[in-house]
This record gives sequence, structure tokens and C-alpha cells, in this order.
Amino acid sequence: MESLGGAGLRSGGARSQVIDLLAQQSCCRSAQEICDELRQEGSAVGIASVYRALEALEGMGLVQKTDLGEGSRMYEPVIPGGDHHHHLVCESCGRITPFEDERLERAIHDLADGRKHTATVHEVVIRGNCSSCRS
Amino acid sequence: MESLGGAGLRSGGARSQVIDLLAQQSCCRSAQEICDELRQEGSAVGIASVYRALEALEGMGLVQKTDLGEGSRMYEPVIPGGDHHHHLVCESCGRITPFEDERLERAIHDLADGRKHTATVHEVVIRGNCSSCRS
DNA sequence: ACGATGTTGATATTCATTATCGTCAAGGTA
DNA sequence: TACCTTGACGATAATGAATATCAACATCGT
Repeated sequence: MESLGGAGLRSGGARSQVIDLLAQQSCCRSAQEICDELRQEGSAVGIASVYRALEALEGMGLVQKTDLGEGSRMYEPVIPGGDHHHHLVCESCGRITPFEDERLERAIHDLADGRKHTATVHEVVIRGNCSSCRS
Repeated sequence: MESLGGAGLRSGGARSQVIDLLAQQSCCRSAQEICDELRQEGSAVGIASVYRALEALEGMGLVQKTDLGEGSRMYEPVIPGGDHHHHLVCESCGRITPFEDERLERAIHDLADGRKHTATVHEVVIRGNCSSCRS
């Protein structure tokens, strides 16, 4: 929250609500889902403010935008030094399963280094069928 | 081309033109780009036919849809047994650089296996700054 | 209190994608 | 050949996510 002030931004109602909601989520949410959930809690946030907040947070590296190919983009919090995951998407039931893999992370970083390309963010999406859908 | 007939589809003009164009491309193109390029060559393809062709090809596993976060989705041919690459996206100049990495592929497949999740397709996008933009 | 500046929600707008529709070409049958 | 069924075609309308606009409102420094 202090980082907002540092970037010359104030924390109006809508923005802080989006931050609070995202902080409680472990995995991704779409802008519409975030807006709906906040409205169900009684606040009158507009969808525009949600997009604005997400854009600002993304610029600060606190939120990562991901596209899982299901029509709308998904947003999830980036916990500095904390868990960093990617997604398995089931093509049959649509379920999204997060996963973490140290070996994959190392491969990606080494690769970017070798190409002299900085890797601010990266995303990995694996599509297929989950174990329950295959049985 | 024969695979079209096998799937109960005929190869009308538009579809084969999309196939021909994609076969010549090594990296990704948006639907609009494909449509524009075909029109510049003199054919009167409609954008709807391009989407239809891409959808059919994707269903057959001959085309992979990718979202690089630049507004529109990108499509690229899948060459069976041939080169299989992912993308580095420069956040500064927007350039898209394809890359191939065997170690990354192995990590992804082992990971999916361990989770009993089939991996029909997967995509990796690395965002950062390319070497020319950093200097 | 007051003005400058940033934020808000509603809404209009843009733009990629999908659905619809009438037309047309290809194949099959007699 | 003539006819008919089926599927593909291009144009365009419709959908829906994301962005831009705008007037009203907060917040902060003075």
C-alpha cells in the first residue's frame, strides 16, 4: 500500500478494494469477476476502476496479467519472494490448476540470459486433460 | 491437404489460401494480418473465412493459437515433428523473437506427467527487453 | 476555506471475434 | 444433363472485453 504513495498515487476507495480482494486470492481472476465480487460485498465499484487499478498495479509489478485463452484476461497478485506459479488448463472441464516448478523456472531464466533478453515476467500455460477428465 | 478431406471437409478457396499462407510463415500472424496479406495478393477472402479456417485447422492440431497480450491473438502453423518454438516479447519495441529450448520442453513434459495431466499444447511467453533495446 | 490535482462510476466507444444470412460451387444421383 | 443436397463463401450484424471520456467528488497542501 505504501508503494502507491511512493509512485505518486493516492489510494482511493476503488483501488484499495481491488488490492484487498486480490491479496486474498491465490490464483487468477478476471476483471469482471473482481468487479462482481466487490459489488456483492456491497461496494459500488465501476468496471472501469477495476481495469484502472489493475493497470496501475501491473505497472508496479504487483499484478500479473495472463491470458488463458478463455475469452478474457486473468489477473493475479505477484507476491514478491513468495509463491510463483503457472497454470494447467483442462480442455475438457475448463478447470485451472496452478503449479510451481523450480526446474522450469531455472530453464526459463538461463534461456533468457543466454539470449541477452531480460525476463521481467514470463508465463507458461499447459493445455490438456486433467486426471479426473481422463478417467 | 488430404487431412481436410479425411475430416469430412472440402477445401474451398479461402481455406486452402489460408493454409498456403500459413505454411510459408515461420512465426505467428494475427487473423487480420493473414486476411490483409491474402487480399494484397488479389484474393477476396473475408475475415470470417479466415477465422473459420483457423478454427478448423486448430481443431486438427495443425495450427496453434497464442496470445502474446498485444490485443489480438496470433496463429502459427504446427509442423509435426518439426520446429517447435515459443516467444520472447520485447516490452519496449514490441518485437517478437521465437526460440527453441530442449531443456524447457523436457521440464514441461515431465511436469505434466507428474501431475497426470496430458499436455496437448503448451505455450511459454517471456516478456522483457531485448538486447538492442537495452543498449 | 480554497484551489489544484487525482480518483471515481457511468457510459460511450473501439475493436477483435463470433454468429447469421443469402449466395454459390462441388458432388452425387438418376 | 438436370436436379438436389451439402457445405463453403463473403459481407455484415451482433457480441463482448477493454479503453476513453466526462462530470462529480476526494484528498492534499497552502
